[in-house]
Amino acid sequence: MSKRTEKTIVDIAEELQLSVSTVSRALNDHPNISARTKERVKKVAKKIGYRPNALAAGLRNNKSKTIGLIVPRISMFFPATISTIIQNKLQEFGYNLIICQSNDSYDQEVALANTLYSARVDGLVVSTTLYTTDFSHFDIFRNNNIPLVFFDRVPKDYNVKVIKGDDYRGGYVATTHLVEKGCKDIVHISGPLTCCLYSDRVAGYKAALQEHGLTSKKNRIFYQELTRENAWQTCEKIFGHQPYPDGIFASNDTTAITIVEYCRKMNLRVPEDVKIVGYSNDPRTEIVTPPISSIDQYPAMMGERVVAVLMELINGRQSAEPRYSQEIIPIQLIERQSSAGKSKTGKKKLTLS
Amino acid sequence: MSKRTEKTIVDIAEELQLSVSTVSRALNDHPNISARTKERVKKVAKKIGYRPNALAAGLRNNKSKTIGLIVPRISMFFPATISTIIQNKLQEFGYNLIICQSNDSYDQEVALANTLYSARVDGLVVSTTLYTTDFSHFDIFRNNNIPLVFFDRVPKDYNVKVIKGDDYRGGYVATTHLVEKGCKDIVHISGPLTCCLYSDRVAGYKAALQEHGLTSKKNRIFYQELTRENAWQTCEKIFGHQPYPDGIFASNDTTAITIVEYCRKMNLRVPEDVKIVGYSNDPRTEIVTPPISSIDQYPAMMGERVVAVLMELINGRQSAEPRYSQEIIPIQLIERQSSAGKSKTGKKKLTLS
DNA sequence: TAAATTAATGCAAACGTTTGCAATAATCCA
DNA sequence: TGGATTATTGCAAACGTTTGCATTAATTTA
Repeated sequence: MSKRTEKTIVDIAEELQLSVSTVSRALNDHPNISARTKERVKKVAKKIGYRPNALAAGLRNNKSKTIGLIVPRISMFFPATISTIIQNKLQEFGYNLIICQSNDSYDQEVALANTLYSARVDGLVVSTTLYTTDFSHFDIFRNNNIPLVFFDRVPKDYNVKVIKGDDYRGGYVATTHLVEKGCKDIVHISGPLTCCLYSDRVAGYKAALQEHGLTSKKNRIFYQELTRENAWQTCEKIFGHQPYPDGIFASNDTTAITIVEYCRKMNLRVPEDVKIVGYSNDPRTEIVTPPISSIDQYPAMMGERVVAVLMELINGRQSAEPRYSQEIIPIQLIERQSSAGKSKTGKKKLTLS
Repeated sequence: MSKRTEKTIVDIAEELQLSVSTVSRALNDHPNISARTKERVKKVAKKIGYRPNALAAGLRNNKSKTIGLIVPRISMFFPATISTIIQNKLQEFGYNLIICQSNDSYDQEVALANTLYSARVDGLVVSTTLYTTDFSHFDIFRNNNIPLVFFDRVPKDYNVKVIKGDDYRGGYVATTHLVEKGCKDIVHISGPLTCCLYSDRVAGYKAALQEHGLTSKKNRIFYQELTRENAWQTCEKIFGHQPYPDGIFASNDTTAITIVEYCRKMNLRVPEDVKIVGYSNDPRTEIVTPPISSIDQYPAMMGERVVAVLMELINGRQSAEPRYSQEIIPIQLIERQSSAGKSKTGKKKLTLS
């Protein structure tokens, strides 16, 4: 163990024949310290290469200037984008972000919540696992009044700050769009119902069908983890026998993209034979052929709201704030070729070779 | 400020009429403590909801069980994938990861290095900015023997542990591939030369050309930040006048994808009129039409190596280790339709409507 | 059974800050 | 000029752990 000769404020104090308290205050620009002293202190600090020890300060102040973030995966478009925003926004406020991935495992999520608590984060931001239905591992945060904000995949029946997309509306808008483009038999591929965001979208889907005089049939909704592999298998089920649907609303874009690929392989024409709408407006929907219609969730806005709420909670009069509130971020349908009607781009020929 | 009644080991000690030291040792499974005592301590700890304070422990031990990571952006495929691996691997070793993005800004990188030092991370992993040529902001880490590992975008002439892709070979293989498929006039779109990984690829490109009796012309290489917008503009330059190239080697996949889109719009056939190879094997290359050949960089392997080296450094006999070493992760060309020869899939018809 | 050995526990300092309060120095006002 | 005010600085405790060393308790051995 090589001796790590960390310079401390004590060293500065000695060099200048001052007390540590004045040095501390000088470095923090405390008003009681004379300009001259501040200058001298800072100069010496720089000279000897002093670096504040955030651990010590954190221990003393009972705050770490650090925020924890738990997401299922940072490699998926939506959480990745939000994490980026959160991290950059937080940086502006002088906060560090500890990003952790639960890998959609409940046990990992619990473990992470505990470590982050031990790290004494000043706040926690969470988008839960697909299967988290018990939220008691977040109780420590709630009970100790540590700011706690959930986004996107948020708890049901757990009193906390929540920022979510308008999933009901998303399901409704996507489905209505398909109906208006002429679809009569619309399949919905959903995520597991344990996750409220999917159940909301299903509800929207059903409402839209009903409103337009179509019936929603049980065997036209599929519940699954929305992976590439599952999407492919479900396609095989769907198109394994007649009648084929003329519209598919997929609850994420990975699924929508896979469906398009499947259709291409099977010589099913998109959008002529079957129209497709995805969810999240992943940039990939734009580069695939044909480009896929999708529901944009305004991730930037969501990320900014998360940070805003968090900062309010941290700086604010906590007593005044209700510990529970729900904020809904709007969605928007982005129409692309995969759900176009005949009259428009449907006829366009796109040929290779 | 609501009184946050944190339970400490002192509380446990009092409840059991023990000293704090025994409690501490009991919780850490120190061999000197009797099994009975350990049991009692842990039971009470659980009962009163004790949570260790990592800040205090960190201060005392001079270690935070935390690793810092600085990358340009976590929303780009390659760094995102590696970050995921690193974070998951590190979790296994009981380390937290503070992920920070420099947004490709040198100033932010400097600032982040400083904050992470202040946070007393036990190690730092970095993939630098495109424009970082001065690395002195990492000196604090080097001088204090804090494990420091660079990957992918690594420093030139700065003695540290480095894990990089085989960029020279990547450039060489990509170019050779195009030549072998019959290309005679190959454009290369590169990132800025300040980043050694791009200069290596350029070198590989030139070597391949030369070896096959082709000359590399200055006006056939473009240096730019590899964004969508720049790619489009460069396409306009390239195809603004004859002669058109018959092959393009792009140093990232965003650029390659944009070229494909440009070609489609301009009715240039890929791969018949122009063949394209990208870099990184971003999953997007697979879903675009036609799918794009690319150089796979084995991000998972790179991530694992990063953590392995880091752990060696942390646990290891530092004195024995050379503080400098370079490890090269292999690359592999993934052939897809965008660079296929005539004989193969080139004739395949892909029609919509 | 007493001495010697081993096992278990306790004391107190240390880690590097911050901060309430006390103390001193500088300035002001009449 | 001296008392009052204000501007600076210092003292010492506190934050919650860990750990070397000393101490006490339990066990073994002769």
